[in-house]
Amino acid sequence: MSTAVDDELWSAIGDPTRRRMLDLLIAEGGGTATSLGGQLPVTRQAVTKHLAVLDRAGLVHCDQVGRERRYRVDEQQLARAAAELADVGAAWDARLRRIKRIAERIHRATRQD
Amino acid sequence: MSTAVDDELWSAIGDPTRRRMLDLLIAEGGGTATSLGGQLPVTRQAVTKHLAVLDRAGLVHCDQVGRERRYRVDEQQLARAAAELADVGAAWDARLRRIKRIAERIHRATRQD
DNA sequence: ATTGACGTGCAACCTTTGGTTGCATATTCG
DNA sequence: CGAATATGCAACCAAAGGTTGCACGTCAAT
Repeated sequence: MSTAVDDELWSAIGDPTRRRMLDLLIAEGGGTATSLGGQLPVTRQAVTKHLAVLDRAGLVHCDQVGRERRYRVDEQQLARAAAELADVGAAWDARLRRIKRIAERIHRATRQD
Repeated sequence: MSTAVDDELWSAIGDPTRRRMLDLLIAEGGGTATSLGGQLPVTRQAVTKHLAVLDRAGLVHCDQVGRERRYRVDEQQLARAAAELADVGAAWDARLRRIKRIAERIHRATRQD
């Protein structure tokens, strides 16, 4: 079972600041460390580090435009991440549901009055 | 939109060790710091700290049984977490899909030959 | 072309968090 | 009682998220 989600991806999207960054990059179709820093409660330098993490995880790419380093999300990769995220939720849900069903069956079998 | 997921819950399930602990607790219907430590690549003390985090997030509860502190997952809460997890994935997917659609429409409108 | 403003990168430093070892304490069982 | 077991607590360590300060390219306007 082991969730099939590689931990690098999880640790990338596990951070709340990074999730907000992804949201902003999606909403605005890209951005720079400075532009993101202006919309987040952290400094530009912190944003830079997060962008590096997202880049290593393959969730964003950047290209130099003059003095700017413009980042954009890799839609393919983020879609994959979203799918795996949903999978984990679904897996937990399924296991809980199955346990509940078994518990009910035992309950019915036990009170055989 | 802001994902509706409170960050305490995310940071709780964002950690790979804690996810494995939840899996084990589900699979075995509960466990102790010692029993979990025996099945994980970390020490009992580390497990204890993780259990405290999960407890604060409301994902597990424990009751003292003799010298044991037996933990079990709160199925209601974990189900809620699973649902919200799936929601985030779905939200990203929807936004990406919408962006793609808009991009295609612009593309069609632009090459008006 | 020079100057000033802007976007970045880099280094030092702090705090939190995940993890460890070591030891003390309480409880169960033979 | 005494040994084994389950836990709690404290000190300590490394990595991650965050900050400040500074140096360096690049753009733009006089």
